[in-house]
This record gives sequence, C-alpha cells and structure tokens, in this order.
Amino acid sequence: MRIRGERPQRAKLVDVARAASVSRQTVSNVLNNPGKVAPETLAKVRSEIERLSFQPNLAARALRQRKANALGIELNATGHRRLGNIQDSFLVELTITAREQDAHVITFAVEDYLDPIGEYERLLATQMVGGFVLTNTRREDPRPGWLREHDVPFVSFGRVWDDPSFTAWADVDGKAGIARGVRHLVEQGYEPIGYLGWPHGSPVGDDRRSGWVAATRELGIHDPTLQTVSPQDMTGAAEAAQSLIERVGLGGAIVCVSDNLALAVYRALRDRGLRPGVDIGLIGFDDNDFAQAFGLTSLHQPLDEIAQTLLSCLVAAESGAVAPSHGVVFEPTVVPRRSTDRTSTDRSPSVNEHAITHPAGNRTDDGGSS
Amino acid sequence: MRIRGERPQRAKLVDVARAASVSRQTVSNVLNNPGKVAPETLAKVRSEIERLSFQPNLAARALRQRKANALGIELNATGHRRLGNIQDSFLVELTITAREQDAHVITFAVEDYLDPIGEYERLLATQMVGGFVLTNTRREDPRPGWLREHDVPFVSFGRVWDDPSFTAWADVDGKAGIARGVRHLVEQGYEPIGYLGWPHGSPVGDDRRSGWVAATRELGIHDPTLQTVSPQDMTGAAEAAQSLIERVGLGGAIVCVSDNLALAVYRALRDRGLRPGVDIGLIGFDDNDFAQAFGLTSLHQPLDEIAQTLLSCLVAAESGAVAPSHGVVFEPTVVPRRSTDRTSTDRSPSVNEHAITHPAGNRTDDGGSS
DNA sequence: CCTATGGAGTTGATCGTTCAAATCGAGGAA
DNA sequence: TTCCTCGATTTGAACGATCAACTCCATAGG
Repeated sequence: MRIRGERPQRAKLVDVARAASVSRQTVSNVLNNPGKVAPETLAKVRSEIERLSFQPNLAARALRQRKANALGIELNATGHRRLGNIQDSFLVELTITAREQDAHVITFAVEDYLDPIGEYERLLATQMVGGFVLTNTRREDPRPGWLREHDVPFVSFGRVWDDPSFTAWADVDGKAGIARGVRHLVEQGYEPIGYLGWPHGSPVGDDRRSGWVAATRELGIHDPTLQTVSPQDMTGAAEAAQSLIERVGLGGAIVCVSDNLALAVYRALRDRGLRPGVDIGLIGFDDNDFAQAFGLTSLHQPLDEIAQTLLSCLVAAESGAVAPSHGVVFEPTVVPRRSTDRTSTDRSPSVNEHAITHPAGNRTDDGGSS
Repeated sequence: MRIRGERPQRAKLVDVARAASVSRQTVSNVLNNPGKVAPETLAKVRSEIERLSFQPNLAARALRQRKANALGIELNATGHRRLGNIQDSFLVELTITAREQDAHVITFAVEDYLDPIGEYERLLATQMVGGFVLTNTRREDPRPGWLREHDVPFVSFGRVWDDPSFTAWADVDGKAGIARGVRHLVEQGYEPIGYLGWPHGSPVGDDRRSGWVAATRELGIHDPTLQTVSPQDMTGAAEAAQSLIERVGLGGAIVCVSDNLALAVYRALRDRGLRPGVDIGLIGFDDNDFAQAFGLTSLHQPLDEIAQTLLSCLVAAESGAVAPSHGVVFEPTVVPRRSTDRTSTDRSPSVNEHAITHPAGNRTDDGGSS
C-alpha cells in the first residue's frame, strides 16, 4: 500500500531522453516527426518509451501547440425525447474512431436549443476542444455560420443546408437507401410496395421518398396511390398506417421513412391480427434499437465509416488543410429481419433476447442501476 | 472576412492583469480565492474579466496544477445491445452537472469488456482526466480495485459489490422502488399483484424482489405463488409472462424487475387480446425509452440527482477530501402511464408522439441523419 | 520605541511539452 | 584548403496558468 501523496511519478519526456541519452527534442521528434530521426536513435528511444511506458502529457502539448486534441459534441439534452436515437450509437463510433487518431471526445449540452452558440464559444475559449462535430443539423441552424465566421474547425454529420459552400460533411443517401429497401422487398416476393413518409418539404423526407419513386418506377411497379404522408400527431400516424395497409393488401409491403413510423405500421398490423413479414412486408430506416428489438428490417447507416470520414476531415482541418471538394454520401444497407421474411414462423414476436436476459451478477443491459 | 492565421487573440490572464492594473497572481486569486482579494480590487478585476470576456486556458491550468478538470466515462461499446439503456440519459445528466462544476466529460470505449484497465490507464496517463465515473458495475469488476490501488479518484453509479469499504457510490433503492410500485397498483384498484423477476442470486434482482414481498405483506395481500422468475431465453420470458398473467387474472397487476421484462408481459397481454391497464396493470423499472414509447408505467430513477451527488463527491475526492461515510441510495418514483390506468381508452397503443412526429426541416429526433 | 501579526498584493519559478534557431560533423564542390 | 550543404541532434525560449515565497504597510502589543 502506497502512502498518500507519494504517487508513483509518471515518466515524462525528459526521463525518456535521459534514459536514451538523447535530448528532449529528439524524443519529441520520435513522437511527432519520426522521419527526422536516425533509425538507430529511433529504435533506442522507442524502446525506452516502451520500457518506461511513457505517455506525453496532453495538457502540456496542448498548451505549447496552442491547440487541443479533443473535439466537442453536443448532446441532445431534450430529455426523454431521444427514443432510439442513433445519435447515441454515433457517439460510440466517434469515440472509438477518435482514439485511433489520438483525439478525445468531450460532450456538452446547451441550455437553449435555439441559441446554442454560447456553449460552443465557452467550450472553445477554455481551449479544451479544437473543433466540433455537429449532428442534427437543421435549416436556419445558427451553428455552421458562427463556426465558419470564427474559423473554428468543424465537420457535420448531416448536410449543412444553408451553406452549400461548406463541404466537410458526411450524410446518408436516403434515396439510394430506400431504393435498396424497395428492391429487397421485391426480391422477397412482396408486391405492391407502398410508402409511408413525412409531409413534403423536409429535405430528408423528400430525398428518401424519391428513392421509393425511382425504384418502383424502375421495376415497373410504381403506383402513386400507394404513397401516404403521416400527419404530425400519433393517432394520425396510426390512421395513415391503417389506410396504407388496406391499400397495399396481403402480400404487399410498406417502406417507411423512419423506424419510428415503421413501428407505427407494425403496431397497426398487429392490431388487425396481421403478421409482419408473413402477411405484409415492412422496412424502416435508421436501424435503431427499436428495429433491432422488434425484428424490423431496416436500413442501416454505416456510422463507423461516417465517424472515420468526419474525424479525419476534422483533423485535417485543424492542421489547416484545405476543405474537401464535396460532402460524402454513404449508402445505407438493408438489414433483413423477420419483418421481411415471408417464411417467418411468426413466433410470439419478441424483444431481442439480450434485452430480456440477464446473466445474474454480470448484467450488461441495465446500465448503472445495478 | 478575417485573413487566415490572424485569429483574434483570446485575452489571457496577463491581459486582464494589465487592464486592471494588478498582478497576474491577483487575477488568479480573483478566480480561485476570491476571499483573499480586497472588495474593490475584486470588483475591478471582475469587470475587466467580463469586458475582455476572459476565460482561463484550462490546458495551462491543468499543466501547472498537475490535474485535469475532466472526468472519463466508459461507454458501453457492445454495439446493438444497448436497447433503451438508461446509460445514455445518465451521460446527458452527467454532462450537464459537470458544466456546473466547471468540469468536462470525456468519453472512451474499451476494446475488451473483460479487461478494461488498459484504457483507463492510458486515458489517465495523458492527464486528460482526473478521475472516472464508473457505471455498470458488476461482481468481480476489475476496475474499482485497480483504481483504488492506484489512488485514482472515482465514483460509481451502482454499488461496488466486491468492496464494501468503498463508499463513493450512488445507487437506486430497488426495494423501496418496487414497493412504491406495488402501492401505486393497489391504489389504482388492482389486485392481486404478481411479480416477474430475475433468477435468484443477482443482487439487484433480489433487492427489487424484496420490495414486492415487503409491500404486499404490509398490505396483507402477499401471495408467494404469484411470483415468477424469468428464465434467460426470450421464449422462456414470454412463457413466464403468460403463466403469470393467468395466475394474476383480470383486474390484477404485475410488477416487473425491469422495463424489458415488462415489455415481454406487455406483448404477452396483447397476444391474448388483453389491454394493458384496462384488463391488467403493469409496471416496469428504469423508465427507459421503451416504457415511454409504450405508455408503460415505470419506476424512474432520479438521474440528475445521482449525477450531482456523484460529481460533487468526485470533485471532493480530487481535492483530497475524505470519502463519504456511506453510499447514497435514491428512491425511484412512479411515473404513471396508461399501463396502470384502468379507465384508459385503450386507443391504438402508440409510440410516443415525439417519436413519430417530425417538424419538417426542424426535426430533432432522428439524429445526424438529417 | 520596537517588534509581532496579518491582510493585500507582487515576483520568480515551474508544470511538460514543442517551436525556432543554433550546433556539430561529415562529405562534396570550388 | 576553404566554403557550403545537409542530416542529425541539441539548446534556449515559450505556451498560460498557479504555487510558494516574498514585499509592503498598517495596526496592536509589550
């Protein structure tokens, strides 16, 4: 047992330098400019770094370099309204990717959703972060403009609608995704294929809808009457679902603009005693927790690739590199589950097993409450 | 438009000092030991700080003080198995609370669930974090032991099972929570009250079960035969639910050890054409996204209070304060929803409205995919 | 009268790195 | 030989804050 206060002192750069009989700067070069160091010296220093398990003090580095090696990401703090949000999964991927780039992720929340700038400014001023990753971009989003104006490096998961000249974003190709979903359904033998979407005017919604139009046209099975727009309220959504189910009929299928809407259809189906997959095919979008839990086929976004793309872009931007020439669009992939399996033995539909099971004393699913 | 490289330099401590005609140290004292500064000087300096919108460079502070003002929190990176996990909500609360304490939250993920130490060590070595918040503690958890041994400040959301001498934790009172649930059901007129739990042997599960036993005894309605243990697999869970439903009968109610199990019951009810709430009452535990979405009455954990308690404890620990004398236990509260409303007009059960709606061009629910 | 006390504020050193400029040899060209 | 270049390495200074020690002055006590 160690006495308090007499912590085993961490090896620092000078310690490594001494041990390897070189100067501070050489060790620094080994870390940051290996090319500038002679091979034998490099090896020697590296072995000492290893031996002393040296890790540079990032606070010191940040101070000297006048830039933090961390990025900020705003959490959606609107409380309970986060239902199956893929933002959480994105955060995980971002964190993993950041580690590979020797960066760290710092979370923050804004008080006022409509005026988030203050928090961005504050965090930036502390020099804790060198840039930001935006998510949940929207029209008239004040953030991109402010960040650009202040030369703050940032990237965006989701297009920056108001500023076409900003290209450091990655997003999902809704049109291609939905089209894939349509083809998947047809391959499984479902027909006709209906579409349940958001009201016209939303960029994301319109993009996704166009995928349904294009794919059904291409396959020669387009029928404009099989398109329904879900109103804002939830009972409206249920009604829209019911009506669409009737029009599509047994053997048909429905593609939805989101998992949440797909879930409304799912419940509408069950309320009528119909079996998703067996009687009517169903596909959602986002592949969120709900989709996984309910065996709902969905369109999965490659969050890991997106995180990687964004992060390398951000790192480049911090180093003053030129912006990429255009945003990157990723095609979602179909994750087939029971809701598009016509031969499914419609067992009692179930929450995914891990949601229910609970290895005694070693649970992983119920969070810190254990 | 500013020319690249000629950033508007942030005011630093010396700038404030000059502006206020005092020394560096005085400004520093204004920030860290206001008591040591004469009132007029204090006011003068503060006004200059305000005027120049000065914010201390945390990297410099961390370097000098040899401690970081950030804490690390491990994300559950096991991918898709995160179903409605309250850990996400906890992260939000933690982030908000941290800001009030001028601390920051840094996320990280471990590669190997069974050997997480390496990542804790690495993050600590970079001096980016001064401590950790553990969640999802378990038996034979290697983390608390290692952290204590290395004198690393940390707190835990969830008891530290293997080390009763560690007291810097906060947890939820499962017994009191379930008891509240039972009383709520009885007040609503349900009877008898059954219990669906985890197999014996899990500390959390046993704690919660004891709440059902105690409350039903106290109310004079205890019936040991109304207790069921859900097996590990999901079909088993469904069967257990079916059997319990039969024994409880119409007008009765079921308390579950978790929202996920409650959801299994929910589905079992619907499969039989029974209406949750109207025909049989149902309560879950955790108040996760699913519960909110399905109108499932649940036991809500005061995550904000927990975060606050833990954080002040952690900050104190970093300052070398003595550990609290005992862990803190919070009582969950009942969040009444349709599943315990006998008069519910059992409309088509629905996902919570915000999950379905989508203000065009200003959506907040589908994350960065927009 | 002289010293002790203590509040208010200042100064020099320091945290652990990296930047910028200087040094040191070893060749090669004039 | 002398000058120059170039690669490899070293040295001094700086990043922006805080710590620890010190000065200064006024008041109180012996």
